[in-house]
Amino acid sequence: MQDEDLAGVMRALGHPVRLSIMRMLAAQRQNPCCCTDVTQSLPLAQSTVSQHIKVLLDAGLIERQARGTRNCYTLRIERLAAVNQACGGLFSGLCKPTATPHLANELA
Amino acid sequence: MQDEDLAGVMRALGHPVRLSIMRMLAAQRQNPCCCTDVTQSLPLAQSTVSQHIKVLLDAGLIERQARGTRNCYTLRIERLAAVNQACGGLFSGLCKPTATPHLANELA
DNA sequence: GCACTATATCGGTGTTCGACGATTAAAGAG
DNA sequence: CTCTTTAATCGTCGAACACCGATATAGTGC
Repeated sequence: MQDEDLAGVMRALGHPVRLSIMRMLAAQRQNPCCCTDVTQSLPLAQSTVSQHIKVLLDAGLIERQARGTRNCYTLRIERLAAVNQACGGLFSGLCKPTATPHLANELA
Repeated sequence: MQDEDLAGVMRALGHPVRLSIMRMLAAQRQNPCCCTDVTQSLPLAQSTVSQHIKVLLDAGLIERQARGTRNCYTLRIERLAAVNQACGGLFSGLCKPTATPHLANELA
């Protein structure tokens, strides 16, 4: 995963409202939430929530499924797993005691 | 770790240049980098690099140590470990098959 | 076709970001 | 004390963000 992509995902997750939305979608995995559901649990206008959802969509973290008259959103688990791995790699790389470039390579 | 704090850290890390700076500081842990060192390895003005460093400082991810006429920066490892843990918790919470609120609590 | 619901998008506003050059501040060297 | 180095800060500018209300779009049911 490229730094550019990882940074983009981090920025997408770098807002408390969007973290809340992600957690809510995770909690309601069985019967996915639509935009109205999310809006009703947040003190924000519908248009604002829709924009936050778009940010998460653009970052590839969630996906939309048209379901009748409403759009349901679900987490993209494989993508999240990849991000998780990239984050783990980042932090372990940062925290490793002697992370000189060539050593970093052999451990990557 | 609160969502607000986690989101702040994510946003701080949500820029390719800042990821580069973090990796560079990790690689040069033995003899810490100063602002000039970082500037010389990036195609950016000194003031711009200084501002990126300030963002990382404000997020608590790095710390400054005055060393003679220059300021050296080092990673705050304990903090990074906490962030790593929070990220791991976030992603595992998101990816868990049935992450209802009370179950999420008992696993946190 | 018409009303209704759900939601994406548009336009506007105020704030923050990312970048720069220029200036200031502070420590060392002479 | 002055000169140099280092780096933080200031002022500016355009772009992006966060929020809102209002408008458009699209599917459902009649």
